[in-house]
Amino acid sequence: MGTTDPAAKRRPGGRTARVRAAVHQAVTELLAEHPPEDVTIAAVAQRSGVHQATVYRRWRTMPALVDDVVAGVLEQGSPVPDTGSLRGDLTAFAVKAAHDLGTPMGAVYVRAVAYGVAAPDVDTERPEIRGRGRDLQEMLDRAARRGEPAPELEELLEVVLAPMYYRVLLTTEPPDEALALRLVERQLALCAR
Amino acid sequence: MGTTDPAAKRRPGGRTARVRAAVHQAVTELLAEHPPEDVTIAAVAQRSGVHQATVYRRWRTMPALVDDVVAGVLEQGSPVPDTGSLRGDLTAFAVKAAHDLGTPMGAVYVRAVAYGVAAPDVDTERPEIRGRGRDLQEMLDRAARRGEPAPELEELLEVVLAPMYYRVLLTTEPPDEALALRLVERQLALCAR
DNA sequence: TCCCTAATGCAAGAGGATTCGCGATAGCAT
DNA sequence: ATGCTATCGCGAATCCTCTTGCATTAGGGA
Repeated sequence: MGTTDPAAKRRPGGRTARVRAAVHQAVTELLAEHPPEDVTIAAVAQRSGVHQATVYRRWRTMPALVDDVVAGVLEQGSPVPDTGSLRGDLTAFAVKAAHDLGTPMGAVYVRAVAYGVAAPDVDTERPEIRGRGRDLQEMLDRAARRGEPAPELEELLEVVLAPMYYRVLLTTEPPDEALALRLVERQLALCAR
Repeated sequence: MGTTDPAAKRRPGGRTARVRAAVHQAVTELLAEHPPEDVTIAAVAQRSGVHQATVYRRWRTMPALVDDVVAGVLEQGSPVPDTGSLRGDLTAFAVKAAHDLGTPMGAVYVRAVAYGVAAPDVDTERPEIRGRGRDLQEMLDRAARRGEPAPELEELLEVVLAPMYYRVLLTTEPPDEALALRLVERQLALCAR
């Protein structure tokens, strides 16, 4: 047999991939143009040219679809910076994150994910996000190998990332570079103690 | 004329108040028993004994209804802790906040607020956050008057509150007392530098 | 107490959302 | 090249959410 897994008779290539790409692009465009509650499966189907039934069959619900789109975006992954110092890495990472989240599109994604967390049929594991977590852990490990005092991953998420999400989700003020720099300094102060 | 406002020919008393109370109680009970997505207007109507059409007419949508319920809860107000020390105040506040946000009702409310930032349907005033901000500022002022090193309000929001919201909105793990205590210690370490 | 009308109950129904069956298309292994 | 079958397109059927018109009930001021 050619395949190592006889149970997996899937066809991820060719047309299936094109359908997925078309649907993803439609979701992205629609989310940029309309409030999330207006982005319905019917609208996605019409915009993408893919039949409604197909969308329902493959993704089941809108939150699950958005989750898949986010996963697709994260698959391409922005490489975690490697500047040679923890301060440099953190700064690059935080500034980019603030910029991405400050984008209307980024806000929509975060809101969509937050909405999806409440939905029962979404895969809450999200290996892509965990993968991102692994990348960050990698960054911290590099710092530790250099002998720099480095925080735990959980602390980094709480100190640097959480306030950005807080701004996006609960205020009208988007995160900016000034916030990113302030959060990084706070984090460095914490692990330098 | 007896009424000071001739345009307001409302009837907030008697039956209307009973209906509102019944619906509010039904929402609270259902949110405690079922995941939020199962708490539909139809279920609320059935549980409360109030007709569906009435619920639709008065509240229009489920988020708006939840918003009204929480507004009712917050009208009763929660007292500001005053233990005599910043650590005591922060601990009391953070533990209570973690507990409240860990509640299904609290989580749903936070989601409703996050949703309401972009939704035209819900009242975007959010007096509860402003109220809470005033309470916290009061707490910090007391600490400053005692001569204790106290953080800025913004820092407190970012360091203590943001990670709790992060957990509620973006993870499946609710905030708990352990998290609250850890965040308070972190905040105290930061303003003791 | 009496009257006006806001608020509710009731039921029919419009408009979407979701599913299902079946034939057609196109990966992909041989 | 060829056959198997996963996947898709299509349209109809079904289910459900939400709205609307009308009759009835009950606040609350005179």
